[in-house]
Amino acid sequence: MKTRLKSTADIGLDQMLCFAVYKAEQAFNRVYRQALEPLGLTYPQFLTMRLLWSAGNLSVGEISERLGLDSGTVTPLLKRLTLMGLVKKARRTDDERRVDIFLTDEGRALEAKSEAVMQCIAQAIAVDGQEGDEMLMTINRLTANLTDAAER
Amino acid sequence: MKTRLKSTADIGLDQMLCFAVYKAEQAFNRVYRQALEPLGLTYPQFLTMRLLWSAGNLSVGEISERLGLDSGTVTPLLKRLTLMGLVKKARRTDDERRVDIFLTDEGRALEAKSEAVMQCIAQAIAVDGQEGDEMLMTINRLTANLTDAAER
DNA sequence: AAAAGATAAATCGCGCACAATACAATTGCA
DNA sequence: TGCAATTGTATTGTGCGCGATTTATCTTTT
Repeated sequence: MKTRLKSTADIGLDQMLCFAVYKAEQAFNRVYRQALEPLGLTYPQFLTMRLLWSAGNLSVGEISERLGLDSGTVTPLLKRLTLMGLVKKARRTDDERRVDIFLTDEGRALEAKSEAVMQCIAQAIAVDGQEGDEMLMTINRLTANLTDAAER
Repeated sequence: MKTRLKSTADIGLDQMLCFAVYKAEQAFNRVYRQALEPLGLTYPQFLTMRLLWSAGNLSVGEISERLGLDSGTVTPLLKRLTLMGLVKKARRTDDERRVDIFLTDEGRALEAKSEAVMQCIAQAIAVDGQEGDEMLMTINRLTANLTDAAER
């Protein structure tokens, strides 16, 4: 039988890079869901908290930008963190459009528990540092390409 | 100054593999959003249609399983595809618990437009086949590790 | 100094994702 | 045969994510 050129129509989901990333993201979500259960945080909430722990107070816009999220996503997320008593909002006095997000004592205290989470994740990833760094670069390059393409 | 051991607390978001995957998934979503606009499909809807195009009729459960999604996600998604007239549901006669999903003529016809989408995505990914395959394997291994860890 | 434009955050509507639950059909087993 | 456990799908509630719009504040222009 004649071998015909493979058209993109023949590519199954499992050969698609996008689907691999889709599943990887699902997998991270599931692992984090378990690991974060004792902290009472979701995965995006945890990312936000890590940002605040390492960078200190940030405005809503800075948080949006660093997480790559829209204000329509971040605003309600921060509202929930506020309700949990982990952060506080305060309008900036020199520019009243901006709203700064501060960690409360309780929010700062939660960082102690995050070490265990990170260990748990590192173990779940189960690749050594060297290889992990390579993965990181590879995936970042992919992201950069896609972002580039989306912007034209 | 003394160099101290790097604790996981010091790792910024940008050094975290999970965040890289998070952003890659965001990026794919944005590229697909643009590419799929002419088809009137979302990214998960497109994945579902590709599944049906290549595998033929499947039950709700089979679709859930292959996409790695819950019935609480898939059921409303299929309801929307049904409303668009792309698929039809039919209870299986030999086991009335099952619901088979069929492509309509319109649904089958839509495949013609999918080729352009795939080309567009391939171009956005911007890595050659060889390297893409390596990425695929790398990411799949990561996913396997995570899934493994989540299951114990 | 007033009008026009730009920017920051919040709000709304829609769709995805999952846990928990409900319910009906089927299977297994005593 | 009869009834309990299992299986397949749907429903509900909560949270994430984005586009579009709104409101308030700040900046620029004139």
